[in-house]
Amino acid sequence: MALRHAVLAALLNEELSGYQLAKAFDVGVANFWHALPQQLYAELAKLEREGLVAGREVVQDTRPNKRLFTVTEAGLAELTRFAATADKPSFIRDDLLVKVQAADHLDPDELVTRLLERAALADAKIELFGGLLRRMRGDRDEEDFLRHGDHIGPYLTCLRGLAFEQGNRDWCHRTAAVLRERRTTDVPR
Amino acid sequence: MALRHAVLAALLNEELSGYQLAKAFDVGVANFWHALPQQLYAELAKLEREGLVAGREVVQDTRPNKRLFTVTEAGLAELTRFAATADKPSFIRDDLLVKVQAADHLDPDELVTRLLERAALADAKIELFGGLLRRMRGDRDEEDFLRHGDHIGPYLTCLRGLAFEQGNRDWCHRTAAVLRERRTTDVPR
DNA sequence: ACTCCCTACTCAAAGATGTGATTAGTCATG
DNA sequence: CATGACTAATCACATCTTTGAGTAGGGAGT
Repeated sequence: MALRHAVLAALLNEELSGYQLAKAFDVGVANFWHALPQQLYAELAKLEREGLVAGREVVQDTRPNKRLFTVTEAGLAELTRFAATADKPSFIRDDLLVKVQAADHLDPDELVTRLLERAALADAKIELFGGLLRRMRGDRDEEDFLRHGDHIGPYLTCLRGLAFEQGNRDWCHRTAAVLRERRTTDVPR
Repeated sequence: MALRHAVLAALLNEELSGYQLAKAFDVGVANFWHALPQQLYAELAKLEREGLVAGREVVQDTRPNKRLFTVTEAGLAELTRFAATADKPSFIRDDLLVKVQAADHLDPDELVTRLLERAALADAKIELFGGLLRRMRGDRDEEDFLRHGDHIGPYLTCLRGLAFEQGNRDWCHRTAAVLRERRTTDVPR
């Protein structure tokens, strides 16, 4: 039951449509949660029924009309209540790690391919997040922004996303290197 | 449909009962996937029906009998097939990050409490993983083990788990420090 | 003129995951 | 000798998440 809170948190600083929200939750702009459009539309409808968000129709002549959502008082109260609860530890859950876990029984070349694919993906995200951070802090440096700026929440979560992807990238390269090493120096099975 | 592969990967190097598997998947010994006992029993039953694992009854007089499972040829083949597929990118999905995303609208003290709780949890895992790694590599150093040792799969995934938890801990401390700073130096809302 | 992609949203269904409880015997601790 | 903790497994249910498709108009490119 945390998707609802993720949606509320995402809507706090900007008024968004379901579609825009879906974009944000898709690529990874939301480095703290991930969800597909269908879930978001459904969740928004539920939140609206419960009065935690309020939607307003925006008529557009050039594009289909859309509904923009904002968090209500009740929504903020719900988030506050949520913030006071203990949270369950977070786990990594990753196809790629499953494959590496079985590395001793699989084709190393195949794995190295996967690892490099993933490393490239991580690189792309690193650049993306770097850009986002720069945009958020404007011309200030990080220390200054974090001490005196507004909307530091998204900045802080983005920092975690960045570190995560750097961790991913480093580990992928390291692991690929290990597997390549063994392929060349070890006797074949 | 990756839980099945996680189970297969976990069973590759050791014969385990459902219960032992559940332990491994619980605390985080499995740093690559997480699942509850019910899921694992159900998945083991399915895998057995499909012939990807084989179970054998072990009669115990002092404890309830148990069934130990091993991966079959067909199971390994399935894993091999899986390894050749592209994997979806992994996302962080974390209650705590949701809360921090909303930091600008929540009580900083509450958040700092959560962050320190999480940091403590991360520390515990770091120690746990450190111990596991030491046990796995025995008296060799890491370079040597990774180049010539057996069962490096679990070692490599554990390294990722370790780095992940270190990232968690560092980010928690950093974020808590930022929030504390602002509380003391900034004007209240 | 045609096709493709973008905005904006919806429906249905399958599969994965989480919550909570239950059975039942053994072991250690106070 | 009672209480709680551990091994071993299972059941029912609720919710979350993913897969896949479909509607509908507008703009951009070939």
